[in-house]
Formats: sequence, C-alpha cells, structure tokens
Amino acid sequence: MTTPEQDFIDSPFRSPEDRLREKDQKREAVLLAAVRAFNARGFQAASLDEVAASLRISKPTIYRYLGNKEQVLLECISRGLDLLREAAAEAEREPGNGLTRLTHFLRRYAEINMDDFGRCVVRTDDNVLSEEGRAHFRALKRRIDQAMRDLVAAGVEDGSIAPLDVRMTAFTLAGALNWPGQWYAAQGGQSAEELAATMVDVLVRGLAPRG
Amino acid sequence: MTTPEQDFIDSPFRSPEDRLREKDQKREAVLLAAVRAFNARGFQAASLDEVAASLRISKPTIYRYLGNKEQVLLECISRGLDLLREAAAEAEREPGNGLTRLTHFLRRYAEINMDDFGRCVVRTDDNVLSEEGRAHFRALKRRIDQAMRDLVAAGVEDGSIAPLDVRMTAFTLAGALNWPGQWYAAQGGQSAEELAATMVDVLVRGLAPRG
DNA sequence: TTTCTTATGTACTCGTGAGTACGTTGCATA
DNA sequence: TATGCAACGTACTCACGAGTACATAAGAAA
Repeated sequence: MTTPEQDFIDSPFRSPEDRLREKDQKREAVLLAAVRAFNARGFQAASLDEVAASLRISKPTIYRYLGNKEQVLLECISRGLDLLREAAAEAEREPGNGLTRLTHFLRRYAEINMDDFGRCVVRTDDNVLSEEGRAHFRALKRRIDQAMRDLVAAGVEDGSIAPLDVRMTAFTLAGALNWPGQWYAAQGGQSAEELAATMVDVLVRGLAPRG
Repeated sequence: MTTPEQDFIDSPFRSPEDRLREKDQKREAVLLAAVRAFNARGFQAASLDEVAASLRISKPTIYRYLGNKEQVLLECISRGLDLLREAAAEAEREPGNGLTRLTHFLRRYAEINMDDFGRCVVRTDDNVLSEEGRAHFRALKRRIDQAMRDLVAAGVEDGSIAPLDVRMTAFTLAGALNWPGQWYAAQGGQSAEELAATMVDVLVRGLAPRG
C-alpha cells in the first residue's frame, strides 16, 4: 500500500486542502446528527440546540454550515431523494423484463427508506415546510413516483405484470414500502436488505395461493 | 313519523336533558375540530388556539371539555382505534374462509385510515406522547396488529392464503393500507371505499400474472 | 331576591426554541 | 508587525404557544 509519494504523519498543522476537506466532513457530521434527531423526535420537536449538543458544538455553528432549520431539513431530504433517483435510474438501465426491473427497484426503494436520509423523506410531512420548500419537495417526489409508475407500466405492457391500474398499483407499492421508514430502528433481527426482500416478495406474489 | 308524545318546537329554553346533550355535542365538536387541525398541520404544529378559533371559542373552553393537549390527542386516537377494533371483531364473526374475512377487514381498515380519527392514529408518531400515553397507545395498536395477524394465520391454515410469513405479511399489508392516511384528502375522484377496494385487490392478487 | 353553579372570555405567566449580535482566538497574508 | 478572515462560543432577543387566574354573565335553586 505504499505509494511513490511522500507519506505524511498525522500532523496538527493543516494544509489548505485539509481545511477544505475538514469543512466538508464537519458539514456532513452536522447533517447526519440533524437527520437522526429529526427521525428520532420529529422535525418540529427536535431542536437545533439538541443537534448541536450531540456534536458538542453550539447552535451558531450549525447556522455557519447549513443555514436555518428548514434548510437543514431540505438538505437531508435532498440526500434521501438523490438516493431514490439513483435507484430509479439504475433500475431503468437494468436488463430483464418489467417485473424484474421493478422488483430490483422496489427492493432498493425499501432499503433506502430504512436509511437515515431515506427515512427523513418518508417521515417528513410537507406541511412543516415553507411554500417554496414544499413545492420543491413535491416536485422531486413526483419524479420518483413517476419512475415507479413507468416501471409498472413497462411490466404490464410486456406481460410480466398482471394488467392492473398503474397509478393505484404504484401507490399501493410505495405505501407498503414507505412504512418501514416509520418503524425501522436497525434493531437486532432482520437487516434492512432481508426485510426489503421479504416485503417485496409478498407484494409480487400477493396473498391468494397460485392456481 | 308522529309519535303519541308531545311535539315540542325548537325552544331557546333548555331542559336539563337538553343541557347534557348539548354538552356532549360541544365535546364532540371540539374533538372533531381538534383532530382535523392535528391531521392538517401535525400535532405539534397545530395549536389549541387555532382549534379554538376554528370553533369561535377560546382556549380555556377546550380545557373545560377535554383537558390538556395530550388528552385531546389521546381521545382522538382512542376514537380511531375503537373503529379499528370494531372492524376486527366484525371480521372475526364473519363467515367464509380466512382470505374472505381478511379481505373484508382490510377494506374496512383502509377506509378507517381515511376517516378523521383513523388518520389521526396513523399520522401520530408516538414520540410526541408522554411515557404513559405512549404505552397505552402502543398496547391498543398491538391488539389491532394481532387481530390482523390472526386473520392471516387463519387463511394460511385453511389454505385460502399462500403459505407466507405471517408477521411480515401483516406488516406489509398494514403499511400499504396505512399510507392513504398520510395523503387522502377526500378530494374529488375516488371515494375512500373505492380506493380501499382497489388497493386491497392489488395486495390480494399481487403483481405477477396468474399462471 | 339572593346565592350557587355552569359556561365562557380576557389577560396573564412561563418555558422553549429559532435566529442573531458580538466577542474571541488563531492562522494567514500584506 | 498589523490587518483580515475563518471558526467558533456566549449571551442575548423575540415570538409563540401551553396552561392558568380571575372576572363575568346567565340561568338554577333556595
């Protein structure tokens, strides 16, 4: 693992690049602490003082890195929605019929909803946001929803999915797979991946026994 | 529609029974206004001043009829959970195999989640409650969950439901059917009953086409 | 008519939490 | 060495909302 470059020891004197990297890391740390507080106690109930205390910093420092409380939330939500967008793009690139691709997407979707930032997307009721924040949030969510509908529609067309109402089906699937975000706490027992796979399996096969 | 009893005109002078009935009606009105405010803006964000204003009364009047804010919420939640319990009891009494009975229950379950009080149950995150309130709330919810699992298990046993993991299946179903509570706004378009029926249909049949 | 009770509003207290003004320290640059 | 800027913390302000003390008005009872 040695490189031809000079190996530096961990020095207390930071180079300009180090400073920038540290700044980024601090920003990330604040964001993570915030999203966890929001998920644990709800956006309204969680105070920035709490978030700051959990990092042993002061409230103004949060403002330095992320701006006001709504901006912090919007950034958290954006992270979660980015993950979902990636998952959707990946599913579209994937080979296989509509059902196969949808299944992959659904699993990722459920997993993301158990991640810190994904949970934040699911748990945030958009009425806590300002008018602009809400509009932005909804637009991004609509894109995810549309991607899911497109996958369902593709499956229905190629016959890999039963001829169901696309809108209602997507709504039902999203609802089922959003729910773990309200509850999942990474306790012992099943991992997020296992849980996601099992739930998707139930949804794909349905309750009625196969003829 | 005439009775042998005396027909009274609508008099401004109230009998003692009238007073009691009026008190009850006022209590109901406060409860309904409160649950709507909670659903619309979230428990924490909704203020009792708002609720009072929507009825053109003052805040102390709410305290007179329902006690403090948490008690108001608990009463709303109890209403919703009562509806769910009734639905569960009804489903258990019903004839037919496990899947039939479960289907009936699921439809009612979804409908209730689009009702004012049902929505409140779904939308309330129990971390806004005090320790005792939370324990009470969880115990009641557990009973509903158990009822759903029992119905699934009965269906699996009598063969009307495919052999799935009971716990995960109930969790998935509940998740899917809780979701409308987050969104449904009684707008134009589908009624709650139609929506519930369609969603349950998707869940029962699954996505994969029938062989 | 006087007194008690019920129903209600006015006007507070008090805590909490978002957001800010300003001071301080330390490194960087002129 | 002087000046500027980056990275904080202390100590506020200010608004809002839960909960309450007290006044009041109207009917019921005595």
